[in-house]
Amino acid sequence: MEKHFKRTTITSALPYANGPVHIGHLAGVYVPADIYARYLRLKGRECIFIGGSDEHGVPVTIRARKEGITVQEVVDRYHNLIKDSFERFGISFDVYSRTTSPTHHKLASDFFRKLYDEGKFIEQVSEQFYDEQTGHFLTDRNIRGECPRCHAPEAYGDQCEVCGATLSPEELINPYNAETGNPLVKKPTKHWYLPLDKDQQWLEKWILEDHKEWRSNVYGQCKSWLDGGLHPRAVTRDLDWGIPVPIEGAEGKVLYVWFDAPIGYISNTKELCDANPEKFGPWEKWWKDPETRLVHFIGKDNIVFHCIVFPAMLKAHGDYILPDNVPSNEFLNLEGNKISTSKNYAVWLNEYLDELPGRQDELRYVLTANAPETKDNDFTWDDFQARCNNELVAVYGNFVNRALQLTQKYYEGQVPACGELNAYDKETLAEFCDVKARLEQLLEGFKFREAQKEAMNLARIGNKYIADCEPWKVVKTDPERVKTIIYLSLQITANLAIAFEPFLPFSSKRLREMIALDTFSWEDLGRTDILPAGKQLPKPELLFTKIEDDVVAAQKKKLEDTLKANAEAAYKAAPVKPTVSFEDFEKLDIRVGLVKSCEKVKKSKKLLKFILDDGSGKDRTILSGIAQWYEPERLVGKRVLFIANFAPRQMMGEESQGMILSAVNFNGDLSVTTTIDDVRGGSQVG
RNA sequence: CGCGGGGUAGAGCAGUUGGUAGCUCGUCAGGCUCAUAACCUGGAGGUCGCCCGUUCGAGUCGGGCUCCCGCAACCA
Repeated sequence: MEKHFKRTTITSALPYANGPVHIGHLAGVYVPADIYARYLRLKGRECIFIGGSDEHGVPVTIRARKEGITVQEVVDRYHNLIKDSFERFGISFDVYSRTTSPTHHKLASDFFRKLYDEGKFIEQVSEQFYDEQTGHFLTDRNIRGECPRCHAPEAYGDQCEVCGATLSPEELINPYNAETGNPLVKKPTKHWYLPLDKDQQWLEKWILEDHKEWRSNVYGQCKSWLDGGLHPRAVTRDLDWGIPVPIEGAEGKVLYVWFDAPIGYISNTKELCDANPEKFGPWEKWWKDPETRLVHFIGKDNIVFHCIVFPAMLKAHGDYILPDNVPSNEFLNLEGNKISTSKNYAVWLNEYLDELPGRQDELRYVLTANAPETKDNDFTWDDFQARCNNELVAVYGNFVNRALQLTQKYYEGQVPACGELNAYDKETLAEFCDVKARLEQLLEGFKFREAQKEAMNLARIGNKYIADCEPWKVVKTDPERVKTIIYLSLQITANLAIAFEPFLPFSSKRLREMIALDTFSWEDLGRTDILPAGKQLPKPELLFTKIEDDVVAAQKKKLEDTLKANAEAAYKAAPVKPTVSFEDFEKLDIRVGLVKSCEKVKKSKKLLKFILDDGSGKDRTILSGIAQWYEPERLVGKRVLFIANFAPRQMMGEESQGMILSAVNFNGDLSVTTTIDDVRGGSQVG
């Protein structure tokens, strides 16, 4: 379905203002979006590139309470930090605003109000858990209580992490506020829902039939949601941080973040256009003109919001265009582990910029070369070093240096005149002439990894050309011929500067300075007369320098250290529970059991099946969710502590007759408790 | 059996409509010496996660199994 668009609106997922940006965000969203934006601008196409911080929602309020500062201070700090890092990294947003801006509050409010007035929402009152002391309703994840299945004391409102059961808050025994520990009561509250079920039909046609070209991860995720049938989704929340619901009687309620955040793209566009009307025109043309192409760059966790919920909102509003494509990347891992903001395990952009100054393009290159376009990929510092040194330095930088050094050596830095082309020259030119077409095809198809490789291929062609032509030999016998060789090598160099501009803007700029190329455009790509004969070039310098071992070693060590330090810091002994009487304690019959056998339970990730000698003469079977931490063989012959009079229960089709005691370490690891001395099975503990 | 994506040389990835399995890095050998010990050429290295089926022919199509990641649960 080839459509012709006049202009393009590019959005990139709004980073959440509760922490700095890390390489996962960059690889997933901002680097590809920036490449695309730079490419379109270089082509002279009309486009805007929208970014901004998402500053509403629950996590920022939690962070503020933890640090003892105001929510505003939290979002200010991270908004400024993120904005500054993006600028230094060369992410070329046309606007980077925030969802706490007055423009956004008004626009999001009006958006909601219009849908409300036109009866696009469903109103529904439901019973929610409420903390009377803090005056807050709680989300599922912030409610804890006793698990109805395994009776672990700290199950979450959505899941018990001990037995793995999927729960709803209603099932928990004695629910309490995870943060404050206060008991909870049920209280009715009214909310507004977007009836997505009514959008089912057109969404199915729009995505499944009209957008088969979307990436398979995006298309598949959407199909799965559509196949499962869409349900109404709440668009409001009981919170005091956010955009107030603009309806009378809705005090204390705000717009749900996923409702307000995508509208932020529109608000930020409006801010941009209002500030530069002569350059960008009215904001509406970027969002309401069917000749505008809307493209959302996001990570895979955001697919459903951008492909189903937000389009449904836009459609309900009526005036807006829908996204034409939603290129979504998978996730980037770091040294084999998941990147995690909460666990502080990441390479933070602001720290990278400080610690490896002037190395923006190196990171951009590696993140694109290893971009998780089709599946999760791994970032390692060794790979970073290898790619920088073996590809950027050895292939690209070295070719440029060869061409420029030879020009200095033979012609005092003047571009020589081109003589007659021989067959080999023509063959080489033929190879690099269609680089432009291939690059365009790949970039338009959002295949940035492949596209960058294609640009790098230009440098490979150049290296091969110089090596095959051997100008350092030919100069002794046929100096005229050498002029042509160097001339063509310089033209390839100029082409490199253009081809790499979207990917590596910093080094492209330096390279253009080295070859005194003031004006250029994408259309020059493939030309062999970009640098005119006789042009004087300045003294060359190195385009890239090597990444030394100690730099990489320091980064690796830092990661390991922060990982350890944060795990230790996160540890805090839980407060002691209320006093119990001796009689209460006596009710528990804790005993020693000798492990006769232990094996994994089939089809289960977490469960181990123990057969214990409990001194009764009969075997006792106990299932325990510790498979993650123990090889079953290691436990055979050990003495473990278990609760003997625990009510038996069924798990994975087996009956478990008791509970094996283990200690939970600060990092969540389990350690089965055992006795030091050889005590007989069945001995009582007390 | 909740849903989606993925499993292809030592590492990272491509493989378009089924027809001799490719690329980058690493590795080994050779060449070159203008260049940041860089560059060029060639070689070795794969039962395409496992099993069954369709077909003259399967990495590719269908079925079953298995492992990793994500979503549902506000980290891209």
